[in-house]
Amino acid sequence: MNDDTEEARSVPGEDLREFLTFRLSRLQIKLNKQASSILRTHAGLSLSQWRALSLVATARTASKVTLTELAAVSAVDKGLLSRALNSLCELGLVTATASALDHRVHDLALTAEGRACFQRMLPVMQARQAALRVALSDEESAVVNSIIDKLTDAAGKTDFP
Amino acid sequence: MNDDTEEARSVPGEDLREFLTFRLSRLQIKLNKQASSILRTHAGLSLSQWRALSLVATARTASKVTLTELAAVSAVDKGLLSRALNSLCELGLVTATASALDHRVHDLALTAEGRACFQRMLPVMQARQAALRVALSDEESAVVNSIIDKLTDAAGKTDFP
DNA sequence: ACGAAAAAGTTGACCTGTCAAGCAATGGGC
DNA sequence: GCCCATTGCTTGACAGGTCAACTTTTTCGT
Repeated sequence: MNDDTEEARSVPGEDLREFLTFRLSRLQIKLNKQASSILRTHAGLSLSQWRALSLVATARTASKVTLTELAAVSAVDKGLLSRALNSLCELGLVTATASALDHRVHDLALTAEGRACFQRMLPVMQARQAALRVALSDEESAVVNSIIDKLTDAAGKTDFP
Repeated sequence: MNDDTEEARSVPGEDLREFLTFRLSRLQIKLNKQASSILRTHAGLSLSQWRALSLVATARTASKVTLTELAAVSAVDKGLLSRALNSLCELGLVTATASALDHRVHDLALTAEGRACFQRMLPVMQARQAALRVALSDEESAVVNSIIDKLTDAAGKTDFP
Protein backbone atom coordinates (compact mmCIF):
# COMPACT_ATOMS: atom_id res chain seq x y z
CA MET A 1 0.00 0.00 0.00
CA ASN A 2 1.16 3.44 -0.82
CA ASP A 3 -0.55 6.60 0.25
CA ASP A 4 1.41 8.76 -2.11
CA THR A 5 -0.26 9.35 -5.39
CA GLU A 6 2.13 10.35 -8.08
CA GLU A 7 1.08 13.92 -7.63
CA ALA A 8 1.14 13.99 -3.85
CA ARG A 9 4.86 14.50 -3.76
CA SER A 10 7.49 14.35 -6.39
CA VAL A 11 9.75 12.08 -4.41
CA PRO A 12 9.83 10.22 -1.13
CA GLY A 13 12.26 10.81 1.72
CA GLU A 14 12.34 14.43 0.95
CA ASP A 15 12.96 16.44 4.08
CA LEU A 16 15.74 17.91 2.04
CA ARG A 17 14.73 21.36 3.12
CA GLU A 18 15.77 20.36 6.61
CA PHE A 19 19.27 19.59 5.44
CA LEU A 20 21.91 21.44 7.36
CA THR A 21 23.48 22.64 4.15
CA PHE A 22 20.20 23.98 2.83
CA ARG A 23 19.72 26.08 5.94
CA LEU A 24 23.32 27.16 6.10
CA SER A 25 23.37 28.38 2.54
CA ARG A 26 20.19 30.34 3.13
CA LEU A 27 21.80 31.85 6.20
CA GLN A 28 24.97 32.70 4.34
CA ILE A 29 23.08 34.44 1.55
CA LYS A 30 21.36 36.69 4.08
CA LEU A 31 24.52 37.35 6.06
CA ASN A 32 26.38 38.35 2.91
CA LYS A 33 23.66 40.73 1.88
CA GLN A 34 23.59 42.29 5.31
CA ALA A 35 27.36 42.67 5.50
CA SER A 36 27.67 44.05 2.00
CA SER A 37 25.01 46.61 2.72
CA ILE A 38 26.64 47.74 5.96
CA LEU A 39 30.07 47.97 4.37
CA ARG A 40 28.84 49.85 1.34
CA THR A 41 27.14 52.53 3.38
CA HIS A 42 29.74 52.82 6.14
CA ALA A 43 33.06 52.31 4.41
CA GLY A 44 32.60 52.00 0.68
CA LEU A 45 34.33 48.64 0.78
CA SER A 46 33.27 45.37 -0.74
CA LEU A 47 32.88 42.33 1.47
CA SER A 48 36.05 40.71 0.23
CA GLN A 49 37.97 43.94 0.70
CA TRP A 50 36.77 44.10 4.28
CA ARG A 51 37.66 40.48 4.84
CA ALA A 52 41.16 41.04 3.52
CA LEU A 53 41.56 44.20 5.55
CA SER A 54 40.47 42.57 8.78
CA LEU A 55 42.62 39.53 8.14
CA VAL A 56 45.63 41.79 7.96
CA ALA A 57 44.42 43.87 10.88
CA THR A 58 43.93 40.96 13.23
CA ALA A 59 47.07 39.07 12.33
CA ARG A 60 49.43 38.46 15.20
CA THR A 61 53.08 39.17 14.76
CA ALA A 62 53.62 35.65 16.01
CA SER A 63 52.38 34.31 12.71
CA LYS A 64 53.62 35.70 9.46
CA VAL A 65 51.25 37.95 7.61
CA THR A 66 51.39 36.69 4.08
CA LEU A 67 48.81 35.95 1.44
CA THR A 68 49.14 32.19 1.69
CA GLU A 69 48.88 32.29 5.44
CA LEU A 70 45.77 34.45 5.38
CA ALA A 71 44.22 32.35 2.65
CA ALA A 72 44.81 29.25 4.72
CA VAL A 73 43.14 30.50 7.89
CA SER A 74 40.19 32.04 6.09
CA ALA A 75 39.75 29.41 3.35
CA VAL A 76 39.46 32.25 0.87
CA ASP A 77 40.86 31.60 -2.58
CA LYS A 78 44.37 32.92 -3.11
CA GLY A 79 43.49 34.61 -6.36
CA LEU A 80 40.56 36.40 -4.80
CA LEU A 81 42.62 37.48 -1.82
CA SER A 82 45.42 38.66 -4.07
CA ARG A 83 43.10 40.96 -5.97
CA ALA A 84 41.42 42.23 -2.83
CA LEU A 85 44.76 43.05 -1.23
CA ASN A 86 45.92 44.77 -4.39
CA SER A 87 42.89 47.00 -4.41
CA LEU A 88 43.48 47.81 -0.74
CA CYS A 89 47.07 48.75 -1.57
CA GLU A 90 45.83 51.06 -4.29
CA LEU A 91 43.44 52.62 -1.80
CA GLY A 92 46.40 53.20 0.50
CA LEU A 93 45.01 51.03 3.29
CA VAL A 94 47.55 48.23 3.12
CA THR A 95 51.23 47.93 2.28
CA ALA A 96 52.91 44.87 0.83
CA THR A 97 56.64 44.94 1.28
CA ALA A 98 58.88 42.23 -0.08
CA SER A 99 60.34 40.20 2.71
CA ALA A 100 64.11 40.44 3.09
CA LEU A 101 64.57 36.77 3.82
CA ASP A 102 62.32 35.32 1.17
CA HIS A 103 61.74 37.31 -1.93
CA ARG A 104 58.69 35.34 -2.86
CA VAL A 105 56.58 36.52 0.04
CA HIS A 106 55.13 39.95 0.64
CA ASP A 107 54.76 41.01 4.23
CA LEU A 108 51.42 42.69 4.62
CA ALA A 109 50.58 45.51 7.00
CA LEU A 110 48.01 48.21 7.49
CA THR A 111 48.86 51.81 6.78
CA ALA A 112 47.81 54.45 9.30
CA GLU A 113 44.82 55.06 7.08
CA GLY A 114 44.05 51.38 6.96
CA ARG A 115 44.16 51.17 10.73
CA ALA A 116 41.87 54.18 10.98
CA CYS A 117 39.42 52.68 8.53
CA PHE A 118 39.39 49.41 10.41
CA GLN A 119 38.93 51.15 13.76
CA ARG A 120 36.04 53.11 12.36
CA MET A 121 34.28 50.00 11.10
CA LEU A 122 35.06 47.77 14.05
CA PRO A 123 32.30 49.01 16.38
CA VAL A 124 29.75 48.67 13.63
CA MET A 125 30.76 45.15 12.81
CA GLN A 126 30.96 44.22 16.47
CA ALA A 127 27.45 45.56 16.95
CA ARG A 128 26.30 43.34 14.13
CA GLN A 129 27.92 40.31 15.72
CA ALA A 130 26.30 41.20 19.01
CA ALA A 131 22.92 41.49 17.33
CA LEU A 132 23.37 38.02 15.90
CA ARG A 133 24.49 36.65 19.25
CA VAL A 134 21.53 37.97 21.21
CA ALA A 135 19.25 36.07 18.88
CA LEU A 136 20.64 32.92 20.46
CA SER A 137 19.95 31.50 23.88
CA ASP A 138 22.84 31.21 26.31
CA GLU A 139 23.06 27.52 25.69
CA GLU A 140 23.07 27.97 21.95
CA SER A 141 25.62 30.73 22.12
CA ALA A 142 27.87 28.48 24.15
CA VAL A 143 28.02 25.73 21.56
CA VAL A 144 27.76 27.63 18.31
CA ASN A 145 31.49 28.05 17.79
CA SER A 146 32.13 24.43 18.50
CA ILE A 147 29.41 23.41 16.07
CA ILE A 148 30.76 25.55 13.27
CA ASP A 149 34.29 24.33 13.78
CA LYS A 150 33.28 20.69 13.82
CA LEU A 151 31.26 21.12 10.66
CA THR A 152 34.15 22.92 9.04
CA ASP A 153 36.44 20.02 9.82
CA ALA A 154 33.88 17.54 8.55
CA ALA A 155 33.35 19.49 5.36
CA GLY A 156 37.09 19.51 4.73
CA LYS A 157 37.17 15.76 4.55
CA THR A 158 36.36 15.09 0.95
CA ASP A 159 36.34 11.33 1.24
CA PHE A 160 33.30 11.11 -0.96
CA PRO A 161 34.34 9.01 -3.93
CA MET B 1 49.86 52.77 30.33
CA ASN B 2 49.68 50.64 27.30
CA ASP B 3 51.28 47.26 26.89
CA ASP B 4 50.79 47.17 23.19
CA THR B 5 53.69 48.44 21.21
CA GLU B 6 52.78 49.55 17.78
CA GLU B 7 54.07 46.32 16.36
CA ALA B 8 52.60 43.98 18.96
CA ARG B 9 49.26 43.97 17.23
CA SER B 10 47.81 46.06 14.52
CA VAL B 11 44.68 46.91 16.41
CA PRO B 12 43.06 46.32 19.77
CA GLY B 13 39.85 44.40 20.41
CA GLU B 14 40.74 42.09 17.64
CA ASP B 15 39.18 38.74 18.23
CA LEU B 16 37.62 39.31 14.88
CA ARG B 17 38.61 35.86 13.81
CA GLU B 18 36.20 34.60 16.45
CA PHE B 19 33.32 36.40 14.81
CA LEU B 20 30.44 34.16 13.97
CA THR B 21 30.38 35.48 10.45
CA PHE B 22 34.05 34.79 9.91
CA ARG B 23 33.63 31.17 10.92
CA LEU B 24 30.42 30.75 9.01
CA SER B 25 31.88 32.04 5.80
CA ARG B 26 34.85 29.73 6.15
CA LEU B 27 32.43 26.88 6.71
CA GLN B 28 30.33 27.82 3.71
CA ILE B 29 33.37 27.95 1.43
CA LYS B 30 34.30 24.42 2.39
CA LEU B 31 30.76 23.12 2.15
CA ASN B 32 30.36 24.57 -1.32
CA LYS B 33 33.59 23.02 -2.50
CA GLN B 34 32.58 19.67 -1.08
CA ALA B 35 29.11 19.77 -2.60
CA SER B 36 30.34 20.94 -5.98
CA SER B 37 32.87 18.16 -6.09
CA ILE B 38 30.32 15.50 -5.18
CA LEU B 39 27.81 16.78 -7.71
CA ARG B 40 30.34 17.08 -10.48
CA THR B 41 31.51 13.51 -10.14
CA HIS B 42 28.14 11.92 -9.41
CA ALA B 43 25.69 13.84 -11.51
CA GLY B 44 27.45 16.38 -13.70
CA LEU B 45 25.36 19.12 -12.18
CA SER B 46 26.43 22.44 -10.77
CA LEU B 47 25.53 23.32 -7.22
CA SER B 48 22.84 25.78 -8.23
CA GLN B 49 21.39 23.27 -10.65
CA TRP B 50 21.16 20.74 -7.87
CA ARG B 51 19.61 23.26 -5.54
CA ALA B 52 17.01 24.16 -8.12
CA LEU B 53 16.32 20.52 -8.87
CA SER B 54 15.86 19.60 -5.23
CA LEU B 55 13.70 22.63 -4.58
CA VAL B 56 11.33 21.43 -7.27
CA ALA B 57 11.64 17.84 -6.12
CA THR B 58 10.77 18.53 -2.51
CA ALA B 59 7.98 21.00 -3.15
CA ARG B 60 4.65 20.04 -1.72
CA THR B 61 1.61 20.30 -3.86
CA ALA B 62 0.09 22.22 -1.00
CA SER B 63 2.27 25.17 -1.93
CA LYS B 64 2.56 26.28 -5.50
CA VAL B 65 5.76 25.37 -7.25
CA THR B 66 6.78 28.57 -8.92
CA LEU B 67 10.02 30.43 -9.26
CA THR B 68 9.08 33.21 -6.86
CA GLU B 69 7.92 30.72 -4.26
CA LEU B 70 11.11 28.68 -4.46
CA ALA B 71 13.27 31.78 -4.44
CA ALA B 72 11.51 32.94 -1.30
CA VAL B 73 12.02 29.80 0.71
CA SER B 74 15.61 29.32 -0.36
CA ALA B 75 16.69 32.99 -0.42
CA VAL B 76 18.29 32.32 -3.78
CA ASP B 77 18.23 35.18 -6.26
CA LYS B 78 15.39 34.97 -8.75
CA GLY B 79 17.64 35.60 -11.70
CA LEU B 80 19.99 32.85 -10.67
CA LEU B 81 17.17 30.42 -10.10
CA SER B 82 15.61 31.33 -13.41
CA ARG B 83 18.78 30.44 -15.28
CA ALA B 84 19.33 27.27 -13.29
CA LEU B 85 15.78 26.09 -13.98
CA ASN B 86 16.17 26.91 -17.64
CA SER B 87 19.28 24.79 -17.90
CA LEU B 88 17.46 21.96 -16.15
CA CYS B 89 14.63 22.25 -18.66
CA GLU B 90 17.14 22.02 -21.48
CA LEU B 91 18.61 18.93 -19.85
CA GLY B 92 15.12 17.45 -19.77
CA LEU B 93 15.01 17.18 -16.00
CA VAL B 94 12.35 19.78 -15.32
CA THR B 95 9.27 21.02 -17.10
CA ALA B 96 7.85 24.51 -16.83
CA THR B 97 4.26 24.64 -18.02
CA ALA B 98 2.37 27.88 -18.12
CA SER B 99 -0.35 27.90 -15.53
CA ALA B 100 -3.88 27.97 -16.89
CA LEU B 101 -5.13 30.41 -14.29
CA ASP B 102 -2.25 32.86 -14.34
CA HIS B 103 -0.24 33.13 -17.48
CA ARG B 104 2.62 34.83 -15.70
CA VAL B 105 3.60 31.85 -13.63
CA HIS B 106 5.19 28.65 -14.78
CA ASP B 107 4.30 25.58 -12.82
CA LEU B 108 7.44 23.59 -12.32
CA ALA B 109 7.71 19.84 -12.13
CA LEU B 110 10.26 17.11 -12.51
CA THR B 111 10.28 14.91 -15.56
CA ALA B 112 10.68 11.17 -15.08
CA GLU B 113 14.33 11.66 -15.86
CA GLY B 114 14.56 14.46 -13.34
CA ARG B 115 12.99 12.29 -10.68
CA ALA B 116 15.41 9.51 -11.52
CA CYS B 117 18.37 11.87 -11.32
CA PHE B 118 17.21 13.18 -7.98
CA GLN B 119 16.62 9.70 -6.62
CA ARG B 120 20.07 8.68 -7.71
CA MET B 121 21.72 11.60 -5.95
CA LEU B 122 19.58 11.59 -2.84
CA PRO B 123 21.41 8.80 -0.96
CA VAL B 124 24.74 10.42 -1.69
CA MET B 125 23.62 13.78 -0.42
CA GLN B 126 21.93 12.23 2.58
CA ALA B 127 25.14 10.42 3.40
CA ARG B 128 26.94 13.72 3.28
CA GLN B 129 24.44 15.28 5.65
CA ALA B 130 24.81 12.30 7.96
CA ALA B 131 28.59 12.66 7.89
CA LEU B 132 28.22 16.28 8.92
CA ARG B 133 25.75 15.41 11.65
CA VAL B 134 27.90 12.77 13.27
CA ALA B 135 30.62 15.35 13.72
CA LEU B 136 28.32 16.97 16.25
CA SER B 137 27.47 15.84 19.75
CA ASP B 138 23.87 14.94 20.51
CA GLU B 139 23.41 18.20 22.32
CA GLU B 140 24.85 20.18 19.46
CA SER B 141 22.82 18.31 16.92
CA ALA B 142 19.68 19.09 18.87
CA VAL B 143 20.15 22.85 18.75
CA VAL B 144 21.86 23.37 15.43
CA ASN B 145 18.69 23.89 13.42
CA SER B 146 17.34 26.32 15.93
CA ILE B 147 20.60 28.25 15.91
CA ILE B 148 20.71 28.54 12.15
CA ASP B 149 17.10 29.65 11.94
CA LYS B 150 17.50 32.28 14.63
CA LEU B 151 20.59 33.64 12.95
CA THR B 152 18.81 33.67 9.62
CA ASP B 153 16.02 35.73 11.14
CA ALA B 154 18.48 38.07 12.77
CA ALA B 155 20.43 38.49 9.55
CA GLY B 156 17.25 39.40 7.71
CA LYS B 157 16.67 42.38 9.91
CA THR B 158 18.65 45.07 8.16
CA ASP B 159 18.08 47.75 10.74
CA PHE B 160 21.66 48.86 10.43
CA PRO B 161 21.52 52.45 9.23
C1' DA C 1 76.96 23.34 -6.97
C1' DC C 2 73.49 21.84 -10.17
C1' DG C 3 68.90 20.70 -11.51
C1' DA C 4 64.41 19.00 -10.19
C1' DA C 5 60.67 19.86 -7.26
C1' DA C 6 58.04 22.83 -4.53
C1' DA C 7 56.22 27.17 -2.73
C1' DA C 8 54.49 32.28 -3.06
C1' DG C 9 52.06 35.09 -5.55
C1' DT C 10 49.95 36.84 -10.01
C1' DT C 11 47.22 36.49 -13.92
C1' DG C 12 43.67 35.15 -17.39
C1' DA C 13 39.71 32.51 -18.54
C1' DC C 14 35.65 31.19 -17.05
C1' DC C 15 31.62 30.36 -14.07
C1' DT C 16 28.53 31.99 -10.35
C1' DG C 17 25.93 35.38 -8.12
C1' DT C 18 23.79 40.16 -7.75
C1' DC C 19 21.19 44.02 -9.11
C1' DA C 20 18.14 46.54 -11.63
C1' DA C 21 15.74 47.36 -15.86
C1' DG C 22 12.42 45.34 -18.73
C1' DC C 23 8.31 42.69 -20.60
C1' DA C 24 4.06 40.40 -20.13
C1' DA C 25 0.06 39.30 -17.41
C1' DT C 26 -3.08 40.36 -13.63
C1' DG C 27 -6.03 42.99 -10.62
C1' DG C 28 -8.17 47.04 -8.52
C1' DG C 29 -10.09 51.80 -8.49
C1' DC C 30 -12.90 54.78 -10.80
C1' DG D 1 -13.93 49.07 -19.58
C1' DC D 2 -9.64 51.60 -18.96
C1' DC D 3 -5.71 53.03 -16.63
C1' DC D 4 -2.10 52.08 -13.46
C1' DA D 5 0.08 49.90 -9.87
C1' DT D 6 1.53 45.20 -8.91
C1' DT D 7 3.29 40.61 -9.70
C1' DG D 8 5.99 36.79 -12.08
C1' DC D 9 9.59 36.03 -14.62
C1' DT D 10 13.53 37.06 -17.90
C1' DT D 11 17.48 39.45 -19.38
C1' DG D 12 21.77 42.14 -19.55
C1' DA D 13 25.49 44.18 -17.32
C1' DC D 14 28.53 43.76 -13.89
C1' DA D 15 30.98 42.28 -9.49
C1' DG D 16 32.43 38.32 -7.02
C1' DG D 17 34.52 33.76 -6.88
C1' DT D 18 36.96 29.48 -8.79
C1' DC D 19 40.48 27.09 -11.19
C1' DA D 20 44.61 26.23 -13.35
C1' DA D 21 48.61 27.87 -15.77
C1' DC D 22 52.58 30.66 -15.19
C1' DT D 23 56.79 33.42 -13.15
C1' DT D 24 59.91 33.86 -9.74
C1' DT D 25 62.33 32.36 -5.83
C1' DT D 26 63.66 28.95 -2.65
C1' DT D 27 64.75 24.22 -1.09
C1' DC D 28 66.50 19.84 -1.29
C1' DG D 29 68.70 15.69 -3.11
C1' DT D 30 72.67 14.08 -5.06
